[in-house]
Amino acid sequence: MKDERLNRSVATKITQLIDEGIFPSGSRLPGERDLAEQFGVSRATIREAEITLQALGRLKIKTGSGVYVMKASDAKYGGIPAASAFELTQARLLFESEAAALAASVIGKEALDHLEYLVEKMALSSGDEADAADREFHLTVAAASENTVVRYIIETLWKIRNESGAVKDVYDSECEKYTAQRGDEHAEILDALRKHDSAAARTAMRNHFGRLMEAMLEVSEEQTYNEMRKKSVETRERFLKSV
Amino acid sequence: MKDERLNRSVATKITQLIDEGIFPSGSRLPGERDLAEQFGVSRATIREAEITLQALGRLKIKTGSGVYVMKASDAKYGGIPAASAFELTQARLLFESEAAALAASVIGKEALDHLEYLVEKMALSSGDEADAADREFHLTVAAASENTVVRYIIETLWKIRNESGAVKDVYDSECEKYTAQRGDEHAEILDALRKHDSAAARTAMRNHFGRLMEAMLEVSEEQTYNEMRKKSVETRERFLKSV
DNA sequence: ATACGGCATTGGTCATACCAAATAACACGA
DNA sequence: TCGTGTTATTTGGTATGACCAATGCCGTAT
Repeated sequence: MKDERLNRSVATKITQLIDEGIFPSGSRLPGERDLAEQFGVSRATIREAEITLQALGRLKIKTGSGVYVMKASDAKYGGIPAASAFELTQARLLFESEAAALAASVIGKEALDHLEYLVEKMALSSGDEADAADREFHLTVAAASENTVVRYIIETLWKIRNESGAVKDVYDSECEKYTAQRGDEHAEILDALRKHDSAAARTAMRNHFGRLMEAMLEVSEEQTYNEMRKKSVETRERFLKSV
Repeated sequence: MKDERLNRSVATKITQLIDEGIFPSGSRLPGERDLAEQFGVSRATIREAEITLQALGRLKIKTGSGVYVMKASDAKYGGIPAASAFELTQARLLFESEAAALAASVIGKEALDHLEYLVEKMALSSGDEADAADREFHLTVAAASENTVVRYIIETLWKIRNESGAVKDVYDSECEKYTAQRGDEHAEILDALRKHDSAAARTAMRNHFGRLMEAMLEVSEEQTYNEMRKKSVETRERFLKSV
């Protein structure tokens, strides 16, 4: 540990204690005053260390209550916003459609061939492999726009998907079901790009995400239904218990 | 900004100053003692805010020297790519137009009032002040979309502008000349949003950036005059084809 | 012109005090 | 007995003020 600054070394020490299980995930660690005494440093230093770890997503500081070890599942990515699957899909619908429209006017043979290969690959594979091909398909379209910023933004959108555990789960469950349909939609997009038809490419991409959103809404309704059902069962049990 | 903890709100304020270009990338910001006085808080609070931003990769603290704004290229996830002013403007044209269209359907009175205030402010002020109002106008529209991801993307686009010296220069020189026109364009956008007319909002925003791109291309042509003129025309065709 | 050394600046740490939020403890009334 | 509202304690949040250590500037001496 060659951390010169004390607050740094304290931060790494606390990190070690967490990793070693001394401070279990979700548990509350000693108060700042206690820790200061144990580590033999001032309370200010302890605070700075804890604040660092909070910014890194390892700790959660609750005013008046204490500081807790962040559960791994809740880990948040620095700078990436907490987004729902709906929000992300809506944003992708808007932005990727425009990216596709832009790409249609300038896309070259090389990119088109690669997209064709990816569409085939998606049809023949499944699971993670198909997912990777899907991702590459969209990124290839974005790259074909020949606009660095556009490509960067689309990449960022994908990053948001992967960094958000909740969003990823929803997407995964959706993709499983509609594999065939997804293939058709990608083929449609590819066709429009081949014809250098911007309007058609935009429409095809919008349809692609539009259908995904509808599917998600259905699931949402299903979940709502299940929750209501569960709640009614609970109510019923409570009622029976009191009788 | 409803960060209840002071150190948090200070951190976000500093972040804003960085994003707005007041603390340029790579520059050194005032000493902790000065900042404490400026913000009207204690030095400890300033330290905690700076430590947070350091952990997030936005600042670099050097003992005995000062604290510096982290260059974007050193940022965590793949740095902002070298983008030209053309690319950025084109991306903004595509994406901000869609954001405006989305916002039109759900924008509320509060946001509309704020936008009106900003349009007036832009008309009455100039230079940095007008620039800040311009930025806030676009970010307010994005926020009005009520989609976290959309807002985040628009913010990212603005960040790219500030972190790319070349792009910033081009924009500044353009904005100087077309102050009046810019006001009209913003007013048009605001009108469309008031009527909750998505299509009109999209069109108004596209015109806004479309005119900006043409202005930039004109300057580009002037500058490169003879030989580069041909290339300029090609670029122009390529960028405007999709519009 | 260069190398050395002192000095001002700036971050790093400590100690103490007080405030506000969250929580635990307790006394009270239905 | 069971809430329930009040009080006391714990815990984080902020403010001061002091001193240390690294850095960088600048004037001096070689």
